[in-house]
Amino acid sequence: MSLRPWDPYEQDCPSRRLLDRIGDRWTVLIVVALDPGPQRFSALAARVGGISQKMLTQTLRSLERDGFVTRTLYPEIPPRVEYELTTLGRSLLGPLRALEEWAVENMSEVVVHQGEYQATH
Amino acid sequence: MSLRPWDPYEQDCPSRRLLDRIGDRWTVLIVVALDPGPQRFSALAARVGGISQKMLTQTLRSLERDGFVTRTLYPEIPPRVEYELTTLGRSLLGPLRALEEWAVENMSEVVVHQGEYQATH
DNA sequence: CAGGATCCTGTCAGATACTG
DNA sequence: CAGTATCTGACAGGATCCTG
Repeated sequence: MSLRPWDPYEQDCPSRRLLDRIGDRWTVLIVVALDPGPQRFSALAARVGGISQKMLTQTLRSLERDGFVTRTLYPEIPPRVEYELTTLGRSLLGPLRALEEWAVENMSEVVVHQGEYQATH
Repeated sequence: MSLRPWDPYEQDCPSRRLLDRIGDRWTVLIVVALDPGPQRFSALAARVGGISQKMLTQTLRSLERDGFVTRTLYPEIPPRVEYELTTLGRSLLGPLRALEEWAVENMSEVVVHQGEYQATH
């Protein structure tokens, strides 16, 4: 029973791999934070509020490894490091913005449902 | 420094709340699995390969709580339960399909980058 | 400044057994 | 069939201290 060449029901399909890759708390937020342009480590930490230094480093490393982000070290004193989206990384912004728009338009309704559910359970 | 009414840099914005809600391993996969129409518990378990019964139950409960899914119990013997996307749930399919298309088109490139990174580090 | 290393903790998530 | 309950290991992720 094969439906499409890459059906999300298959465990090893692109959709699953993407979810495994960006389906964590921080990756998406960092990609969006890099939208306006290159950012320094400390600037990113400030934009993505609530992230620990460790998680920021870790997530940036895997984003770099997967080709979403480039890391540029300027050997000055004190050292400066800038992170920037690659073409691949920027291409992901489109779908992410669609999700963002959905959130802005619909998340209030989710809260309403949560309240109703609370009332009846 | 307020940029837009709901900036993802803010910790309490719709985007963050959505990510907190669907940013786990299973939620998105279950929503997509419900795309074709109402599904029974066991059918869902089969489609979403690799999910444990516990996680399926848990994720369905929160999807129901948030108004993405309805749960209908048919008091037969043996009992039958069907899960179906609500209008809200179906509205999420659009943005998700955009992500799916991105994955199909670009995930192979991610794998290439992973290989290159491995080679240089 | 941008992290590396270490320790510590909660939560996620699987396995198993039981029930209406 | 479609769950619930309980136990358990694994790991995500925070706090803290240290360095080129």
